[in-house]
Amino acid sequence: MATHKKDEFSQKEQEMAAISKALSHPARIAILKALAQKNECICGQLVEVLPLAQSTVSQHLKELKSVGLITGETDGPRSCYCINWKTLEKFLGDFNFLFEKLKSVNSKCC
Amino acid sequence: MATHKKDEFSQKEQEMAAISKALSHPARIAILKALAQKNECICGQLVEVLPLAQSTVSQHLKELKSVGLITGETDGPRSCYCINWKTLEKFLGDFNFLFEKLKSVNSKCC
DNA sequence: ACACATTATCGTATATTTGCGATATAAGAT
DNA sequence: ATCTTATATCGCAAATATACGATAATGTGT
Repeated sequence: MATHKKDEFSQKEQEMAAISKALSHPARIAILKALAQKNECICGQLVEVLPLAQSTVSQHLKELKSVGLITGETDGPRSCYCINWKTLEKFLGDFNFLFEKLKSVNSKCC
Repeated sequence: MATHKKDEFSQKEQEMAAISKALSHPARIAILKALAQKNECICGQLVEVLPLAQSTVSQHLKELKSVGLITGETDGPRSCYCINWKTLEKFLGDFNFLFEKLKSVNSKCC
């Protein structure tokens, strides 16, 4: 039975997993890449870059937004999405912290 | 129709997504954390730390291993898992590279 | 007010993930 | 050889994710 046990893990573990999950699809990586390269809000045009239907892209954007990896506003027929640098930095920082100890002594292992 | 379109993305995008996916479950984060803290091979004992059945833990280990985040050997009733620092470093490096540009000019955005 | 263009949401089919118990496997101990 | 112990694999049920078309929502222009 797949009663998910995610709640039995620590807050931080869940958080890191949630952000990783948002990053776990090539389309979402591609979206972030596009946003990073443009280095400014993308107002549309995302659908044309991706090999996916508009509704699917919208879903992916929603997921990225829900974990705070991007910010986005829609103003009628216009949209403005851009990377939330703060979340990304925190995420990378969490990983670096997690493996800090390992980094310094990474020879003890097999 | 959920015919997955992952193949239509670049190699790098798929690779980053695959590793993110491996990290997208709190149990797997917890496993990496345990391995990092011990800073050496863990020969068993992982099941006792996690709120999951043995078979489930084994599956999670398999997933981490399949993307190269950990290395593992089983020798009869004994196992030896440890973090593959190389993969982890590459992963974090890929992200840093992806957002390098953004990092330097992250004020242009909303 | 009306049509237009762009984005979001809903409904739904299919695929994948999660979790466990049961069973298999494999080395060490008696 | 048999028993014990630790790990892996199989089979299945339930939950999630993926993708799309259809439709709704929301400003803009006429």
